Formats: sequence, structure tokens, C-alpha cells
Amino acid sequence: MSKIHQVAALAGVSIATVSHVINNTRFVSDETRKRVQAAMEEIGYQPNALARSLRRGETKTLGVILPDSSNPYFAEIGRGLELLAFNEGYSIILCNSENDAEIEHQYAEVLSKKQVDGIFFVGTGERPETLLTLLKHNLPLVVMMRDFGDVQVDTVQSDNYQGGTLATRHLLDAGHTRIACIMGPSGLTLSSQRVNAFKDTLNAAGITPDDSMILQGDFHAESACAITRQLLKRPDPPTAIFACNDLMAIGVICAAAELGRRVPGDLAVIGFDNIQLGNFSVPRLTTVAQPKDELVQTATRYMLERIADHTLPPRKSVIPTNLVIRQSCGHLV
Amino acid sequence: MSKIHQVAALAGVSIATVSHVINNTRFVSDETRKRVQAAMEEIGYQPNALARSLRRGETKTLGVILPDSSNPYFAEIGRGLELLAFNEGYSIILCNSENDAEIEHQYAEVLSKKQVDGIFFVGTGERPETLLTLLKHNLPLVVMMRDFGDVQVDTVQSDNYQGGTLATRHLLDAGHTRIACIMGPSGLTLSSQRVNAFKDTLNAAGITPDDSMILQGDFHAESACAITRQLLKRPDPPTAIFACNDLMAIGVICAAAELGRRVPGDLAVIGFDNIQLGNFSVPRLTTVAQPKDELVQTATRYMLERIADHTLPPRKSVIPTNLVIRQSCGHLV
DNA sequence: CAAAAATAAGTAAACGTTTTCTATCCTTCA
DNA sequence: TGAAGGATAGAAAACGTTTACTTATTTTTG
Repeated sequence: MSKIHQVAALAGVSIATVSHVINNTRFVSDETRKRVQAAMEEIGYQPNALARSLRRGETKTLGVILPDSSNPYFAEIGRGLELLAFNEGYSIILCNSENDAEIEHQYAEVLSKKQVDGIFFVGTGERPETLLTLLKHNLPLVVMMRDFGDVQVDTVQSDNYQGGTLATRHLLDAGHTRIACIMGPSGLTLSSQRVNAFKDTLNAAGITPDDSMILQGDFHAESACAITRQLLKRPDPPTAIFACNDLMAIGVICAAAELGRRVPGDLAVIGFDNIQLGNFSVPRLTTVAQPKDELVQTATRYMLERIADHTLPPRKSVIPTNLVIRQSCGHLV
Repeated sequence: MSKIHQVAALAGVSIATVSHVINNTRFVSDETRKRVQAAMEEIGYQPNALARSLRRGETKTLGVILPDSSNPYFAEIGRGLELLAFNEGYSIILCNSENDAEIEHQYAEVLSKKQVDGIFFVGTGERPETLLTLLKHNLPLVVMMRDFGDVQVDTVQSDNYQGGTLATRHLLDAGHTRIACIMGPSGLTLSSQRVNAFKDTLNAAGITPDDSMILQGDFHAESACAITRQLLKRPDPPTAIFACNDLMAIGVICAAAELGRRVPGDLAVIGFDNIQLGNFSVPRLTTVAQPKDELVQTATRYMLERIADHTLPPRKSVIPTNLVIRQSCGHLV
């Protein structure tokens, strides 16, 4: 690897001048500039970003900590963040916590040591230990899709309660009264918000929610398969299922097919997230769309603003969801 | 952020001693060590990895360049690499080239400037410009799932020809003779290998491949939907389709359902990759599994070995695939 | 025409570590 | 008792940049 002093020597100038040519940070005569550029070209010089970062105090690198990037929803979020970051000159270090608080914590330390300029954080749970450590290091932090209550931190999430309402009402409007709900892991605010919306909306419609029809999955397809098999074997099976994410909704559809039930004929299914593949399930999945682009854009904006000014007061953004009507609940309109 | 000299001052020792305590790199008396550790604890010291990397000449960071991490197949690969890397003390900078050679090239430069210790490379195509640049910088490089012919570089891929044979034979064995193939983007060796295997296997079975039944998709579901619609509207529709990846196979199933064809009754479908969601399509997808774990493990091993010894001769690994029989081709056995 | 101002570029400190080289203090033993 | 050697730890250079400060030269101006 060639170094700046080699460029300087070859061009017959000081390293300061080379640096100024590279960064356009003070006037350099045309003639000198040309010589420097020629020299850089000749030896294929590339500035060492480590040295630059050490000196400048910024790495142009952001961390993303999330539970599992092979989950399509997180994959899409991660990809969105990466794209926007790239356009702003940042790279992304991707950290899968594997839903393990210990790994999450270790990664937080690694990122902090590597001096990333900020971290997008999707916690495995909502215990704030890791978060607080990070905040103590005074690292720009944007929490996504998690709710750490009154911790003072920039937060971006979608309106899960409103989304849950949308889903439930959609099922109700289609005439269903025996509706099951497969929730996500407990301990996540977004889970309880979706379920609370489900119950409240049912109540508002004069239907008492049946607790035996509200079951806990883990946001993966397999868990929803198993739960659906149980549900459909009951003497009083539900006619509709609200799965609290798309992966589980796909699991529901799969299990229903396995038992010979037709979707939406025998069983309506609605999901949550609007992952890309939901558009290609059989039948195509009706779902509550989390406004992915907006989530990602807002998170990125918060991040850039906070990097620019650490003293900004924390902001919280709750973005409304919208219904994507496809086939898995039948056609209403 | 606290610095090593603050620890040293607090503990009443030199910064050299602190460094040696941190890295266990020379004997330090128990008493001194305790003092240093206490001091680190007290001020919450964390070593600055930039400074360390600059001095040591290694960043414990690897780059991954791939076309699109929101494609489930790449997401799973990326996640696998990240997991193994983490266990070896490395972090991953994730770079989506968005299938754009220009972005790919820019990212290669960024990674090189950031002094990553190596790069896992899944090119957008197989033109070797970016690759050669990277090799010129003498960066440890492992090419995955792409074939750059005689470029001297570590390469890990699955046996696409063998996989294509497996898929075609499976369809043949089920009695199909009118078989279509939806291939991936041209210009990718893996595409042509899979298709060549398809043709060869058909020929070997005494069936002349019908070129009008070999169509080009783009590895995304939508393209396969469109192609399948065309295919099934023909007067002589195929009774089976070999989709060259799972995403397209899912698109095929979706389009078939849309036209009221039953899978596998009216149309058998086989995919390639074995992505997780293939296990939850309706019907569950029969597919050729790329040995993801083995690909990722081999790639990681190559990487670590090359980092340890830059002079190693380049190695190429071709890993056999295996058939995962589920439901989309009917039950044979 | 001398002094002030403007122009162009060089010198060296700083970023926060690691690591080589060196120093001090004890023991030990001839 | 004095030199050798072991045990412990400090001083300073090095990693490759950026940038504040300084200098040399030329131009402008009163």
C-alpha cells in the first residue's frame, strides 16, 4: 500500500499539500495540483481511512444491531438503511444478535470500540441495559421498532396499535366473529400493542375476545404452523386468523393447506409487515404494511441530525401503517 | 471517551504497562495488574480500535459485497458469514451492490480504504474489473457463487451442473416430458451451468430440449410469474417447470394458482437454493439445496487461511448440492 | 519604494494505540 | 562484595493521516 509521503515525494511537494489536494481543503495552484494528481495516479494511491478517522474523529461507519438479518423483514430494513447510508457516504457494520442479549451486548462493545459514528438499534428485547451502556458512551443512537419507554433516545416505530386495529377491523368487516390471533414474543411492546388493538377492536364490535384464541408464536413460520394446526382441530375453529407478522401468516396458510382448509374460503388470514414475499404466497397475503421506506428514512434522518448535533433533544416518531388488501381475506370491495 | 493515558495516570503506571495488561502481552505483577484493572473499571475505559488497527495493521473487519441482501438467499448467506466471522472475532461491513457494477466498484474502494482484512465477493456479474482491482491491492478475497474463469482467486461455489441434473432428473423420473426451464440472468456461469445440465439431462433421456420452453428470468419472483403466465397460456403448456432459483419457483407457483392450475397436479415445480421460506409455500417447495452451511464455512476457512498467509496458492471449491423433496413435484417415493 | 497584504506551500503536532528498546532494582552466587 | 542475571516497568518511536501554525514569495498600495 502506498502512503501519502510517497505521493508527496514523487510530486515534489509536502504531504500537507497532498492532503489538501485530496480533501480540497485549501487552495493549491493548478500546476501543483496536477503534479500531485499524476503522482497519486501513478502509484495507485488510496488514503488510509483508519489514519484519517483517527485524526478526524469520525469513521463514516454506522452500526446496525438487529435480531436476525435472515428474517425477511429485518433483511429489508437492513438493506434500506444500508442504501441510504451509502448515499450519505457511510458504510454499515451489520450485527445479528441472534436474539441473544449477550451477543447483542458484545456487539455493542465492538461497535463502540470501532468508533462507529452511530448505531441503529433493534433490540432483542426491551430491557435497556445495552441501550444505556451505549448512551453512556454518548453514541448517536436510533432505536427502531422497539419501545424503551421513557429512556431518552431517538425512536422510530410504526403505529402498531393502529395497525392491529386495521387488521382486526378488516376481518370484522368481512363478517368474521370467531377470530384467532397469533401474537409475537411477549415482552415486546409491539406485540402487546397489536394484541391490545385486536382485543379492543373486538370489544368495540361487541365481541368478547376469547383468550384461548390468542396464542403466542415467535414470529417465525414454524410456530404459526403448529399453532394453526391446534386451532383448526378444535371443535370450534376460528374462521379468521390475525398473525402478528407476515412470516407467521405464511405459516398459517401453509398449515391450513396441509389440513385441507381453503384460504380465504374456510379461513381468512391477515399478516403484518408487508414483506416482499407476501405478494407471492398462495393466496397472496393481505397484510398491514409497515411503512418501511418511511421508517428507514426517518431513522436515517434522525441519525444524521444527531451526528451533526449531539445535543438535540430526543425525538420519537410513530408512523401509521396501512392495509394492503390482496387475497388471503377474500375480496370485499 | 477515556484514553489509555488516563488509565495509566490513575493507576500510576506507564501507558505501556496498561497496554500490556489489556493485551496480556508481557508479564505484569499481580499488584500492578490489579491497579490497572481497577483504574480501567473506574473510568469505563475502552480501547480505541482505530488506533490499535492503525498500529497493528489489521482491523478485524471483513467486507461482504453481494447483489442484494433483501433477497432471502443472499440474506441467509450474509447472515451465515456474519455468524462465523463473529465467532472468530471479526465484524462484517455489508455492501449491497444493487446489481450495479458501478456501486460494486465504489464499495470495493471504500472497503480497501477502510483497510478491511478481507472481502467476500459475490459479483453482480462476472466481468473481473472490480475483482482485479481488489487483487492488485493484495487484499484477501474469496469469491462466492460466481465463476471468474481463470482469475487466480479463492473461489467457493456449489455444483450447479450437478444440481441442474438433479432437478431435471427428478422431473423426468416423475414422468414429465414437457418441461420448461426459467433461467437466471445470462452472463452468470451458474445460470448457464444449470441450464446446460437441464438440456443435457433431457437429451440423455432422449428428449430434445425445446428452446421456446427455456426462458430468461431475473431471479426475482415477479419475472417468473410473468413467464409462467405466458407458458401456461400456450396450447401446449409444460407439465413441469424447473425454476433456477427458489424465488422464481415461488413466482411460478403463484402464477399457476392464479390461472387455476394445481401444483403439483397440473404442474410440477422445482426450485434451486433451498431458502427457508420454500418450506412454507403452498405446496411446500421441492428444490435443489445449495449447501449453504458448507459454502459459508469453506469461504470463511479460505478467508482465515489467506489472512494468515497471503502467499497460499488460490483454491477452488465446488460443493455438491442435494435434492430436498417436499410437495411441489408430487410424491414419488 | 517600503510596508502591508495576498498567495502558495511547508513543518510539525496531534489522533490513541502497540511494541521495541532501555532502565531500575533485587537476588544470587563466586 | 561485586558482577551477572532476573524481574518489572518506563520512554519513545511508529502507524498514516489532518490541520494549526509558520514561512517564503509575490503583489498591491499609500
